[in-house]
Formats: sequence, structure tokens, C-alpha cells
Amino acid sequence: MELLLQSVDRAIDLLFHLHAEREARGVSDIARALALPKSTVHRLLQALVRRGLVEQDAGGRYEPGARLVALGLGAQERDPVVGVARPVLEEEARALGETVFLTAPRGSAMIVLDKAEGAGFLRAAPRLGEEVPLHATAVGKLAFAFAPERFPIEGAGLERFTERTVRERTTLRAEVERARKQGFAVNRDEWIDGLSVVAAPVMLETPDGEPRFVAALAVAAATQRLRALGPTRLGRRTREAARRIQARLGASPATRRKRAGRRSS
Amino acid sequence: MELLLQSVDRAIDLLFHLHAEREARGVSDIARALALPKSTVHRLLQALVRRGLVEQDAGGRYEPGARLVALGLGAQERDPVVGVARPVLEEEARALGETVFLTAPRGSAMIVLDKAEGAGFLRAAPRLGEEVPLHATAVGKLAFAFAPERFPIEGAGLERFTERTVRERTTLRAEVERARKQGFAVNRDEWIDGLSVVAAPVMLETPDGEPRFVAALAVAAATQRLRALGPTRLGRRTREAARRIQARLGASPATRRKRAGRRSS
DNA sequence: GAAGATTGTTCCATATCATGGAACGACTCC
DNA sequence: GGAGTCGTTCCATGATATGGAACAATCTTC
Repeated sequence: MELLLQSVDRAIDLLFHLHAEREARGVSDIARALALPKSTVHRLLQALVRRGLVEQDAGGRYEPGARLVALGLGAQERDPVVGVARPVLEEEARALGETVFLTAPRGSAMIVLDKAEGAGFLRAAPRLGEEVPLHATAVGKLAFAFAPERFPIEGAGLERFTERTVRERTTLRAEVERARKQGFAVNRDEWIDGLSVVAAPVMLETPDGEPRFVAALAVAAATQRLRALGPTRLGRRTREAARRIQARLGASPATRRKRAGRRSS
Repeated sequence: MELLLQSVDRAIDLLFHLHAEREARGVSDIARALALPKSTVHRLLQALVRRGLVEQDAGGRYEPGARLVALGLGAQERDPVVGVARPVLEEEARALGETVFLTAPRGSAMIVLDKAEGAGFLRAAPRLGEEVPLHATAVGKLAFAFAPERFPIEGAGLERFTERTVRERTTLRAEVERARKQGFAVNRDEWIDGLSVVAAPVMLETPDGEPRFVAALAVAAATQRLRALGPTRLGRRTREAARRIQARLGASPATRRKRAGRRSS
């Protein structure tokens, strides 16, 4: 794929760069980081500011703008699962005191669509929109198990993240098979040390009657905490919560349309 | 301000257009809507798809992409108020059963930063990132009252939205003055018929000791419901909730930094 | 099932438009 | 007060975006 629309590409680079930086940045700083001339960066920033995708703080430095929020959350709410899943996320997060999040397949990856954070001082705080690896997470194992045509194990990378990352394809296959049988998947320290996750699939009937893997509901906690809660018990609980989401999704399209047509303040 | 970076500008047009459309759209359709040649639209879409800001559905039609979610929510979470306010939003929404939302000044407007929706069938569902008018909303009156240098009443538009929209500057001034005295503002059917809102300001001490208007906490409900709850009682309650947010914000920067440094799953 | 309309995509000559070096004034820091 | 920043503006150059035309592939329609 060749370069095309260089300026647009650079503008997007710029947005992601500002997104990645924790603080607002100045023109020169950005120019250095992206290896572009100051004048070019300045011109790009002006174009983005004009449309509200970037804003200047009091000191004249640049940071992501408010209109970006509108675009991003619009894209999120567009997903039919997010709306019906949110109450379930909050319910479970409150009941467990741990972070509960929703992931969905996008392209050839799983991304975090929504979350409800737990109450603890030590809690998982996934970043929305972020991609998660497949072979080292609970939701990834579900993807392999319940959407094998879209996520073939053969094509999976096996990058090592921690000591416990599964790096043999046969072991992974066994893990995935167990997840398929149990209806939930577990990840203990396989991606990030100290972090464990239990996840269950949200399946939806397509018009032609086939069940399709549309999302995964996950509970994340410190590994010790997960052990205390009991992975199997938690797995079953999460499976039930995912079923509740399924049930809501299963409502007739007419009903769903009514719900969607809420008044906007 | 002249045109510059035409291609970037058009790309942004395209993003907003896709955002505004409820369904995924095809190339020709978009080209017609934006009055651009098909080839140009196609090229722009390719550039955006390449970076994940736009995605194609199964039918090859285009819709806002997942990376847009990451950018948007990143911009949202960057705001220091959002993080500390969320628990309060959820708490109040749960207690009242009505939608509670947080707005903040951006540029010369107030935008919706976060929300927790109520449980009712009829409930307010503000769109995140959306701008709200100033003269016809409770949060706008707060802006006039608590940040008059930034939001001068003299410069305010007085567009008519409903029969009850305040359209005389002197009346508006009186309303604003009352809001300043009471510490909360009320809007009854002034923007949208049937919708009433009570809002209270979130003030933060600047380093030089000046209190600054950083956000407004608002409770939205059907007008009859608001009347039943008692606007004054609700106003005081909202004022208290806003104070809780202030108290959390007032924590020392060191403490806040620690909290921000949560583990990421 | 053929004809016609509409779709998404590719190609390419044209000149528009983005590009980036240089110079600017306003800062801050020694 | 000089040397280093900073953000911004200007402008000649040609690289690059542009959009009309042609393409094959689907959808409609009769």
C-alpha cells in the first residue's frame, strides 16, 4: 500500500501523537518527535484546531480537542452491544468491586469497547479503544474458541509478555478448547504480571440462525484477588452476566428501536 | 481564515458526516452528500481506513472506526474532572433514577463531558461531546454566573427554542443572578419541551487562589418529574454533589497523581 | 434473462496545493 | 545583553492531490 494523501496521514499521526503524550505539547516539540518541519506541523495543527479536533491550552500548547470526544463516543455508541451491556457492566462491577469490561472483534483484533471500573485502590483500568493481544488474554482465547474462522489459532502471534505467557501452539489449543467447553476463559498473569481475567462470550443469532461471537464480557482483578473469588465460580457468574446481555440483545428489533429512540437533552 | 490543508479539511468533513449518519454509507452516497467527486471521496476513505479511523462493514460500506474511539475517550479521560466525577455521577443517577451529566467549558461553549443515564423509560440521553446552548440551559446560566469574563451575557445569542426560552437579556440577567446567589441553576422547558434540568457549578482553586469554574454537574428529568422531586431540594442536593467533586479535586496533586497511575490491563 | 442503471475502484494528465527552508518577533535563561 | 528557545508567517518550488473518464461488478427493472 503506497503513500497517498500524505497530509491526511500526517494529520492522523499528529492526533495519535498528542493522544499518546500525557501532557499538552508545543509545536517544536511535536516537530522533533515526528521528524517534520516546524512549519508543516504548525499548519497541520491549525487545520485541526480550526475543526476542534485539537485545542490549545492557556500556554498555547496543543492537546486533543473536544470534538474528538464527540466523534469517538459516537463511534462507540454506534455499537449495538455497548448500550445494552452498560447496565450489566456497572452491576457486576458494583457487586464484585472489580473492573468489568466489554471487548469486541474489530478487524483482526479484539478491542476494549466499554468498561466499569472497580472500587479498589488496585484495580484494572483498561484504556477504551485499545487493542488487546489474543494469545495472552481471556478474551483472546474466547475469540479463538467462538470465532475460529475469523481468528484462526494457526495465524496467531505468540509474543512473550510474562513468564506465564502461553507460547506453544498446542498448549494454546488446549486452553482454547477448555474455554469452548466451559463457556468462559481464564487468564492468569499471562499478559501482565499480577493481573488475572475471567471472560465469557456474548453470542448473537444472525438472521440465518447461526450464532455469532459479537463480544466478550470480562472481569479483571489482581491475581490473588481472583484466586480468592474462585475462578470457576467467577467464570460461571460472568457467563450468566453475558447471557443477560444476550437476552437483551435478543429482544425484537422493534423494541430495540424504541429504546434507542430516547429523547436527547 | 483562509482555506488550507484542503485534503485534511475534507477528511474531517468526512468523519463528521459519517458520525452524523446513523448507518454505514457507500462511496457514491457520501460523494453526493459532500458534493465531491467519487474518486476524491474514495481516496480519502482509503487513507482513513488505513489508519482505522473509518471501517468498512460486511457490505463494503463505510462507518466510523474503532481507533476513533481510542482517540475520543483518550481526550475525555485527559480531563482531570471526568475521572473524579464519574463515581458521583453514577451515585446520583442511581439514587435519583434520573440522568446525571457533567459539562465543561470548551472554547466559547459548554460541552457534555460525561454522563450516567437514569433508569426510566423516559430519560434524558445527552450525546457526549455535544455542545449545549448557553441561554437556554441550566449549565449555560452557571457559565454566565460563575465565569462572566469568559461567557459574557452581552455576547450571548438568544435563539428561540421553545415557548419558554428566555429571549430578553434583562430576564436572563436576573436568572443568572439568582443562580449565582443560590449556587444552582434551573431550566424548565427552555431548551427542549418537557425537559427540565437542575445544575450546580464545580469550582476549583487556581494556584493563585482564585476560584475557577471548571465544570457543571446537572440532573436532567422530564419536567413533571422534576416538579415532583422539588427543584429547590434537588438544587441543594446537586450543589452538595458538586461539592463532593470539588473536595476530591482539591486533593493534593501528589495524591491525584498516585490515583492516576493505576495499572492498565 | 437481457438491458440499463448504479455501484466501488483504478488510472492519469493537469495545475492546484502542500511543502519546508528561511526569516520574523517575542520569549526565557544564563 | 546575548544566545538560546519558542510560535508564527512568508514564499518560491515542485511534489502531490485532484477529478474526469473508463473500468468491471452488482443491482434493478422490465
